[in-house]
Amino acid sequence: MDKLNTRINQNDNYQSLTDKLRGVGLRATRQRLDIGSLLFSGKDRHVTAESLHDEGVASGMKISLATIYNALNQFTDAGLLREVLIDPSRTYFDTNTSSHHHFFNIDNGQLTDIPNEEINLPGLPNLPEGQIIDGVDILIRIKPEV
Amino acid sequence: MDKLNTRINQNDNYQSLTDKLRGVGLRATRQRLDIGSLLFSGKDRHVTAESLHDEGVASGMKISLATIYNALNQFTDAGLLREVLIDPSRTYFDTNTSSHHHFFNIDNGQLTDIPNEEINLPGLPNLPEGQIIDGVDILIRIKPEV
DNA sequence: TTATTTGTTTAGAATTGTTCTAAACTGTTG
DNA sequence: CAACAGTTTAGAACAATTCTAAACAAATAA
Repeated sequence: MDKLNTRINQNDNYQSLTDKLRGVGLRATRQRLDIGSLLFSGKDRHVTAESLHDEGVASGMKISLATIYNALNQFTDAGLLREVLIDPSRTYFDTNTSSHHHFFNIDNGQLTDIPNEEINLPGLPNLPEGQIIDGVDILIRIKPEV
Repeated sequence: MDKLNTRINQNDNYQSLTDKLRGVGLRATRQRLDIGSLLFSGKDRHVTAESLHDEGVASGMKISLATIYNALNQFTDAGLLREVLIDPSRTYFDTNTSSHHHFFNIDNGQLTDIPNEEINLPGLPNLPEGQIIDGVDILIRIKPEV
């Protein structure tokens, strides 16, 4: 009980997470499993490195901010997360990597998904010569009425 | 010819720029006029604080980076510019404040406008209760074919 | 015009988000 | 279990941006 109990009470084992990490060529370290357990447990999430670090620390995980940054970037490179552009001063990550878009509430900073079937771009514009689409991001900024 | 010649050879006077600045409640200082002359001389532009500073210095303007930041933010607040979200590590400003969207070439970082008539969102998604739209940003990331 | 007030510019310091470094550590493989 | 390669970490370094407060310039009053 010296080191083991730094791990939060996590009854379910991390087996599926372990598989997920291995599947993208990452070692299943304690830290990555802890981070993964916060990110990939059901509901989709939008996080920043800081918010995730705060959350991990609050729930008893022993993990450095640098590791959070590393993991978020590695997960993103591996396709487990994607970046969302909303605020030039901070990087947001989204656990929903499928094609979808966002509402950004400029009043409180809250970011929510737009269900994919609720939005569509019918007919994309002509692309510059020799270029192809890498991806499309639609951000709808919203605010409280009046 | 002590101080006057720090101003670049700018034959046309800055009258319309002066009006533009006064119109939004900003004093028409030499620095703001110089910056404005780079930004608002015809074609639409996408700049960062650094790129604009480099450009100004290269064309002989005496202006600090802090002033560029101040001016870009003031111009944006005044509606003369708008921010474009493309890169979480840098803020881009666009002189085209009308409703339009962008191509971002992920290969070389180049940002170009999508003519407004070439793109449209037919039927916006249902907004969260009590919220209204502040704006819509569409960014199409492109890259060289193969 | 000059004097006064108020807004602006600036260098440099400070702040913030993020990445880097290099040493300690841990997962994996043989 | 040994050995290696990958990972974590504290703290330093970095880059973009904002802040500070003193010098300065535009607007206004006199």
